[in-house]
Amino acid sequence: MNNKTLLMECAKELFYAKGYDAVGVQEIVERAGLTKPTLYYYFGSKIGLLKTLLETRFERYLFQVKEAAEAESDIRDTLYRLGEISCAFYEEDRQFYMLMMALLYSARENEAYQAVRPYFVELYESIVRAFEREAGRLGNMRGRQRQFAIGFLGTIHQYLFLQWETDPEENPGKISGEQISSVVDQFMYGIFT
Amino acid sequence: MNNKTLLMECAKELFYAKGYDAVGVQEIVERAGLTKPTLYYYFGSKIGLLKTLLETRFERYLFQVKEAAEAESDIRDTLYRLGEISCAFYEEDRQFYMLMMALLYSARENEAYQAVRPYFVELYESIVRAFEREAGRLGNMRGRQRQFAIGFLGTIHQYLFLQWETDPEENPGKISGEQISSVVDQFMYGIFT
DNA sequence: AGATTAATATACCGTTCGGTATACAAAAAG
DNA sequence: CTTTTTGTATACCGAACGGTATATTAATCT
Repeated sequence: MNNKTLLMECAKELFYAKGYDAVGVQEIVERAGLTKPTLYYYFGSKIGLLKTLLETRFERYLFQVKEAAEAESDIRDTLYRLGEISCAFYEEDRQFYMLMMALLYSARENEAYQAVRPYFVELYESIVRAFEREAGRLGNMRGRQRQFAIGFLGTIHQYLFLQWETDPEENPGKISGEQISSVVDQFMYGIFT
Repeated sequence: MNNKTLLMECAKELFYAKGYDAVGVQEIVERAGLTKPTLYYYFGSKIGLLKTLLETRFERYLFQVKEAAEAESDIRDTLYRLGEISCAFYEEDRQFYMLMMALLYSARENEAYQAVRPYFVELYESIVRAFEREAGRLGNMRGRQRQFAIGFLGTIHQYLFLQWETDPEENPGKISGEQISSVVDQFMYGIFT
């Protein structure tokens, strides 16, 4: 692993464990066995490091989500696919997933929140569009597509958070397709009745 | 408002807006028009201020939750009552509610997280007990009471978060009993099928 | 009235913060 | 074989951090 990647990895671990604001630049470079100018050489600033981390880790997930959300398939299939992608993203690096969520729920004025926000806005908007297409076919959503998008994302996250709490550090059990189906069904029951 | 209360109010606003770590003691006392030794006189430390804030604001909510969770009524009624109490708590001070949630989702090693944790553990455990009593009557929960408790709390929060996003700053619409019912029903459908 | 306590301020402590000027080594390019 | 570029380190910056020693004012008690 090169030093740039190493710095991002160390930063991720510390940001996850202690929170973005509570971690000093000094602490990151010490964990990596490097010095501050090296970090500033690659990232320019502490927030630049976080932004690069988001870019390299979140963008692929976002791409997959957009692909699934824009597919012209049945809403249930679309939601199932979105659940699948999100679980895979969680399983790939649970620390990173939990870091994203912590940042998402942090204060609006915080610069770390402002760094993650655009990604979640994009995520959310592509899911809104999926519901809008569905409304075009069924026409009974009463303009609640935005609420459904937040609700769906929230349901998935709630499920993964529960996984996380249940299964804290040791070897995580793979989430089955059956489990994803049941989460999607539960959500759809709440929406379409 | 006395200076002690004033300091807590200013701290709450700042913690909500910028996050616990990002707010300096200096900033809090400046907003209150006071000086640092006054804050240290009342609270001993920055974390002491947060703890006092939690004590004075969270404890009443927690008491109501315990009362409702321990009532010997039907599980649906219990959950409805819990939903009602939580919505009231949210409506009483939405900033404080969102601050609690941000702290709950923040990093485990963070001292602010460790300050809120005991309250949420208690909250969660009293709800677990409610499900356990229900299992004693129905006997079909397969030891998933803890999951149901997190799931229920998560569902309520998801709903309130959605309210918050929909209705950001202006005069908030009161949440109706009908809305609470539908959230509880949605949750119960997911559980008891 | 005098003594005591509660509440607040001035001015400072050492530490850590994010960030940088400068130098130097290694590697790539000419 | 120079020259340039890339990567890394030493040593430092001013500002802000959480916290405190001490003094002073205002209220309470005896």
